[in-house]
Amino acid sequence: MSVKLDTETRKKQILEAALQVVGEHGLNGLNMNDISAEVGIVPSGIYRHFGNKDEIIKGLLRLTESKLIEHLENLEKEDIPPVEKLKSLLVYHINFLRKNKGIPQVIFSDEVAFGASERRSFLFSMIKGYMSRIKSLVEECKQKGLIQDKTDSQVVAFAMISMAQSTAMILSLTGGEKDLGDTAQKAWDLFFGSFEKK
Amino acid sequence: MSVKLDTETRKKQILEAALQVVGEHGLNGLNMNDISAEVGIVPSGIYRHFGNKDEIIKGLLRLTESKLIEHLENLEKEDIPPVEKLKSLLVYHINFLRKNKGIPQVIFSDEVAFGASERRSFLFSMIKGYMSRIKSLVEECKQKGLIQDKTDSQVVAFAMISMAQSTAMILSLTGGEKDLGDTAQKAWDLFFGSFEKK
DNA sequence: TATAATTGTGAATGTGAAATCACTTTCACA
DNA sequence: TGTGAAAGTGATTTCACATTCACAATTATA
Repeated sequence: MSVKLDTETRKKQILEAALQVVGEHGLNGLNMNDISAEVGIVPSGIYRHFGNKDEIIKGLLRLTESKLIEHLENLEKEDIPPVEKLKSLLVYHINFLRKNKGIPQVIFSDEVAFGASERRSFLFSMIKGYMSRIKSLVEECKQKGLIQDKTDSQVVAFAMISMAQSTAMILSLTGGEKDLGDTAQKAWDLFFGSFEKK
Repeated sequence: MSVKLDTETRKKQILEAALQVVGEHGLNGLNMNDISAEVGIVPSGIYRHFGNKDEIIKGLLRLTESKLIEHLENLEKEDIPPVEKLKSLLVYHINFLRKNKGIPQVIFSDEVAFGASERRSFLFSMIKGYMSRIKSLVEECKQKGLIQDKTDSQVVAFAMISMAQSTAMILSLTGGEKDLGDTAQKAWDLFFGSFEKK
């Protein structure tokens, strides 16, 4: 029998394991067997820590949210001018998704999109929150006179997320073979140039 | 007992029904029961026309491809200058996805992304084909001197598809409530302005 | 209008994965 | 070191599906 760990530790392990499985097989391919194997316990053991699979998915959403927030806070902390942050935001974001393949899978799963409405709205508010952080960054650049005044921060945030997302999609679609990171970067540079003050 | 129709007709009906179900519940939520109910036959009746569910999914991919091609050919046929086509491409594309909710679901399902490699490569070549048609349109604009010479058609095609895709995603995520079509359009206009000749 | 082929039907079976449960083992703490 | 609570286990059950099959109804055709 494997060692016994307290439920808080196990919960974290289970969620991390689940996120990894999702990164490899999609949210669809998530099953108790794989999770438990990854953790090193037996499938039924999961039920000591989560009532059912749904709770695991809920937990995945929360985990995803905290990872996204942490990710942006790291960037915010960095000691470089805000324009530079904005310029590098796309690569930064794409790299994050490359390392956390499970995250786009969770966010854009039909499991969530067509599931319980509370989950959908949680996810939606999560995306909104993420976007609003990016918008703040854009506003900061605007206030400091680094980009044009008329720049619409919502539009900028939308474009950035779209491009990052597509890149991640294509990447997972081709099993890591086709990386459109460069193309995305060129598109972002072009886009950025249209509202940057020179 | 319902009327009997030849297998060719039924196959088409079944695939159209399946695409609709997918639009409502995701590829994950696709099941023989819903399909058959939509067609007006009994679940087992489907097996007169398709060997198994997998064949239906294959059929959905082919159906998706033909709809995408038809969609672009309609635009190509229109008698307006190519820049106008390119300018309106995003709305055009988003409207198409709005009317065919099943299509993004099929394309970005983990069922396909993590499924048999032949399906993945089919899907990938489908996306490449779609992109190359858009690239041709960009090249046409370039040759006619309507946009800047240095414009990278791959980059333009990528940006367009990304934005359209995100819009469709958010739309399905919020059950049709949140429509970022306007934001996407603004982003596209901004982007377009950066390589248009004026 | 008989006949064969095709399509439709409902009941039955198969299957994979989630969930339950009685039992065992481990751990913290007295 | 003994005890109870918490965590782990494997067998079992449940369930929602896909799939099969024998039979019935319909259609094409000769």
